[in-house]
Amino acid sequence: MSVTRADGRVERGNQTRRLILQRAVRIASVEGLEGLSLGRLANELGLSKSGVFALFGSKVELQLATVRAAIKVYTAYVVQPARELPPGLGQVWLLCRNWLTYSEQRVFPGGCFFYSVSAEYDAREGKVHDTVAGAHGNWFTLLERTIDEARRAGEVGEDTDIPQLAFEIVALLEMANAESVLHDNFTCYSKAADGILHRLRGVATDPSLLPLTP
Amino acid sequence: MSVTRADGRVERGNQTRRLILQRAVRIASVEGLEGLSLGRLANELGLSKSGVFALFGSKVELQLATVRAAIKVYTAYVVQPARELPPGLGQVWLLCRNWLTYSEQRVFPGGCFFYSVSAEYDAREGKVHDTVAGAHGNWFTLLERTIDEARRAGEVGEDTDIPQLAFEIVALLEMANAESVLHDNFTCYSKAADGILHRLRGVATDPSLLPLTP
DNA sequence: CAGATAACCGCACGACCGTACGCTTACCGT
DNA sequence: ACGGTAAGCGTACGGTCGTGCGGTTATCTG
Repeated sequence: MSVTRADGRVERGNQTRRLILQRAVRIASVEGLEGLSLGRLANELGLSKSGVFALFGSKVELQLATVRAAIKVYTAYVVQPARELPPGLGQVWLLCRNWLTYSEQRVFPGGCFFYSVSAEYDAREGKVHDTVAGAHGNWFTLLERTIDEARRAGEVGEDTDIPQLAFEIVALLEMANAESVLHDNFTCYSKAADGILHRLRGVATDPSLLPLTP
Repeated sequence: MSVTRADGRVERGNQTRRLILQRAVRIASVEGLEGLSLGRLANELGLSKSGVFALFGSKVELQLATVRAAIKVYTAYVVQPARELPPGLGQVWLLCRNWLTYSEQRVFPGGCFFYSVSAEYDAREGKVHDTVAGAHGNWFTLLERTIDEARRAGEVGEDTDIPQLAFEIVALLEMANAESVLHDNFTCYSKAADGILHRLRGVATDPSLLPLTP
């Protein structure tokens, strides 16, 4: 019965796991979670296949850990920076801008990680589907809550249909990602930004709270 | 040097190819074009793996044929019925309604075939990517042309930004598909229809051309 | 110090993958 | 009627997959 101290062994394991997951999220954003393979990961990182396997216990656990790792990256790039703003339309808009930048800058080489793996697992069953669907739902909920806080701050009309607005915003965000990755065409990001700004101005109590151009 | 007549052998081959592709598009809409395998297809249809292979020549050719088969289905369900209407906002709206129905009725069990395989191949290179991207581009172009014809018919404002409008419509369509498949929740179809109708009313010279409710 | 524990490796397994080749069978054009 | 051709099967190949097991090494616990 002792405090779990910094363990050289365990810590080394965690570091290797991080190294593997760093590569795994990049692979999965391009080739999907099914495109991951223990052998490939081991080869590319100079490890043994059995070593990689042992660190995660099974292929499914590796996939789940990969999704969790991607959530952390997503949170750090998109969600966290927006927390530093007070509730309001500015916060909503920053969330959207962060998302577009996160996609456009290819934080993951295949564009948004969750766009890729959601489409891959949407019609399947099992823990991977559930985890991916949960992450997607959490993002949606966060956006709705942020809009609702802007409403309570008086910057969004009281009669606004928030689920509808969130639906349309996410649609534009994901469409920009999809188009840009599929056709290597980055003009869609300003299309999405234009569309979102237009929608936000439509519900703003004071449209001057929003920038004139994306 | 003769007219290619109805050939019993060739015709039998075509029929088997159709049988295989019918199954292939269903599998691919759920598990992706990489989820297709010659052995699985052969097993499920009571054929031999080498027979299936011979009918297509290679895995990639099977995948390309699968995409072409899906295009035919898509055209028959979404595009063709709208051709029977004259150019105008009604035609644009019917195209959208057909798309939503095609997704909602699960013409393909995994929802829209092209949503699945576009996300799967968007960040890859090769003939499959090019074919998928081409199909997606054709759909986009068709929608833009249909809107432009409505504009020339005087039903859409002259100053309408058609690429922007098409972008937003497709975003809403695909978002409805994505949400409904991922979360088994069909309320998103009316969200998409609402959003599209709202956009169309915004550009219509005579909003009464459009229905009040989806 | 002794013993447990975890990282990591090498090796082997059964299954499935795409592809190749040769075979039989049935239909085709001439 | 005959030679060519395509459908479709059986078998085999080399490769990769996820997983299991035993062993070595380094670290932590008591």
